[in-house]
Amino acid sequence: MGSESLLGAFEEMVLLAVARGGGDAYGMTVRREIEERTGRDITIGAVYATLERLEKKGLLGSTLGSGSPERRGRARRYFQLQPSGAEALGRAREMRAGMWEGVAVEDLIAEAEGGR
Amino acid sequence: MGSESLLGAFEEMVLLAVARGGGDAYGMTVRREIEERTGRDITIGAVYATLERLEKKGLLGSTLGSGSPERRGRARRYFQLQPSGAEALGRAREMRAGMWEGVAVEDLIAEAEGGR
DNA sequence: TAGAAACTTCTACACTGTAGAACTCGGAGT
DNA sequence: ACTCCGAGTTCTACAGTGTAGAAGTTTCTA
Repeated sequence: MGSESLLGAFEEMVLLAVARGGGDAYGMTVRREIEERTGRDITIGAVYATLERLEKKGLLGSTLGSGSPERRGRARRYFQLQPSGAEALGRAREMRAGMWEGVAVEDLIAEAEGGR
Repeated sequence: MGSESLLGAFEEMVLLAVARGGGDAYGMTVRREIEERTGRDITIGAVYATLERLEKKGLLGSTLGSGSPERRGRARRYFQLQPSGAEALGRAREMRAGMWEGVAVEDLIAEAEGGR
């Protein structure tokens, strides 16, 4: 009856980090991106678990890195935003915009502190 | 070791709906507010569960409606935004702003549809 | 005293968020 | 060849959030 299931807060961040990568995003860069832009530090496990869930829902796709990489270590898994993922981001943003419309944080703090 | 635990997507909406009420928000109005502003329809159980969790975390406070209400039915429970709730909202908004910075949804859709 | 109205509470389960340990793969050193 | 190291990914497990619907409380009205 309702609309599509909503995006979680962290899911949205991961999706955005992948979108920014333009097709070259993989686990480690997603983590770095989020840490730099939000100031929080997150664990790599949280990132991969979320990437996998988003892929299962069809919002992201992934491809394994080249067969003969020039770097050492395990092959990277690159993630790409799918059209449905881009739409989900747009919907999430719109809903939030509606909720925040006309609200100013400073006023909220003043209201919460004063007896109201 | 990271910062404070982040607000969930729905928690943020509930907090905002309460903030809008300016001290006169209760379960039913919170639900109505969210439904009108986002277009989704949500169940009342989801609202109360979230209100309670937010109160337990100290982001909201509540008081029971007057002892002799002029209306029939059970007494309302009014919720008020606490200072820590207002701050949590501010932080959530800032983090998201950082993630969205410079991103346009139309571009994301184009990117996701095109071969990139 | 029964029913309806206006709310809140309870129960139960699926999904999201988080942490950290374990594992894989390839190059470098010896 | 054998072992170590670095760069990544995968696994396991659990707490927290999201969702639904049924049940309960309180007061007014007939």
